Amino acid sequence: MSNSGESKLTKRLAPVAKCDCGMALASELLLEKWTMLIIREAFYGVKRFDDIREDIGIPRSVLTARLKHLVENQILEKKQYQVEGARARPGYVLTAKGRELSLTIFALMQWGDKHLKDGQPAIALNHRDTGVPLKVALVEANTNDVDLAEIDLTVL
Amino acid sequence: MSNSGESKLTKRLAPVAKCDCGMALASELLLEKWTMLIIREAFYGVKRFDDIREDIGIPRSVLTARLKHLVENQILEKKQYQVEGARARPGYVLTAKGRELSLTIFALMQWGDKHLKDGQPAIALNHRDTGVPLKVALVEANTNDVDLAEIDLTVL
DNA sequence: TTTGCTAAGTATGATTTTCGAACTCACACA
DNA sequence: TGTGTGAGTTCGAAAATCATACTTAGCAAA
Repeated sequence: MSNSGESKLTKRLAPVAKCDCGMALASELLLEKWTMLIIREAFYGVKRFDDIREDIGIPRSVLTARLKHLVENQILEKKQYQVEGARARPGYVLTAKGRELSLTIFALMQWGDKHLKDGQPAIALNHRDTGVPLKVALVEANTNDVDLAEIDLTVL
Repeated sequence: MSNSGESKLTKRLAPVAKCDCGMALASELLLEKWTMLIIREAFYGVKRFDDIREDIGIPRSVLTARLKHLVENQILEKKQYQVEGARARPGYVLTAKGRELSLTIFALMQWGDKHLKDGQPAIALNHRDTGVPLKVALVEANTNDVDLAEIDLTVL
């Protein structure tokens, strides 16, 4: 991923500009302020309204609106959950559609860690069984990739 | 990437929540309305103010603000450019830092195409030389990935 | 040297969103 | 009956967005 200035890419692409490659739609749905952070929370397994709110510092009313929007669009699912000995509470968990945003999220983390901090990642992604470190990358389509369920996340 | 409901992941992660993995920073910088679409335009090689504006439909004053912000943060670089027989104009092009957002962008496209449209991608990514189709994926860190300069984008 | 054209911005006032603080409501437990 | 907790709702002030109109700079033909 090192390509200085004018690549063949840049030259050939101008006509592509207006084509809607699904990204404009995704952008409308996902790239409002707070939304990606909410989804990241869901990734981390944070389910509860007040926990999400405290973790990311979003105002209540905005969180309410965002959650509603994400549920309507099947990124999150609202389901009651029960912690031992506490009463049932509404919780928000990722749907399959939502879980597939992991790539986008990890790509964003990877970039942010590299360019917006010291360069050191704050979270390590490893294969759960083998321990091999993982990364998001552009590869040939038939390369076999790691399933979300096989990831081990560690805070550094 | 198929993992239904409660994975080990979800259970182990709760404590990670507040840790700042660079994504919060990235989110602040990149996930304002319009910003990713502007970067996508830059990817496509669209350099000019009015072209960007028309392609994505952003108001002038907002585009001015976003470009300024992106230049200040070294995602874009403002440089004059000259088309044969026309006069020099300011143009906006990606820096190396900006170019590395390609993964995030492609991941977003991939997701959007799959879930927000018919499922058909609107743009194909292929290796420039071999023609092999490409994808964004989570892989072992030592897997060798495809350089941006070796990509061939085709509108379908 | 004036007039006209093109493209990159600025300015501005109306509209929409966000923000934060206070309030409500349902439920459990004592 | 009262107290606490957690998930929202309400609401007015502040900030951001939007559309439209205006300005500015460079060049070229008249």
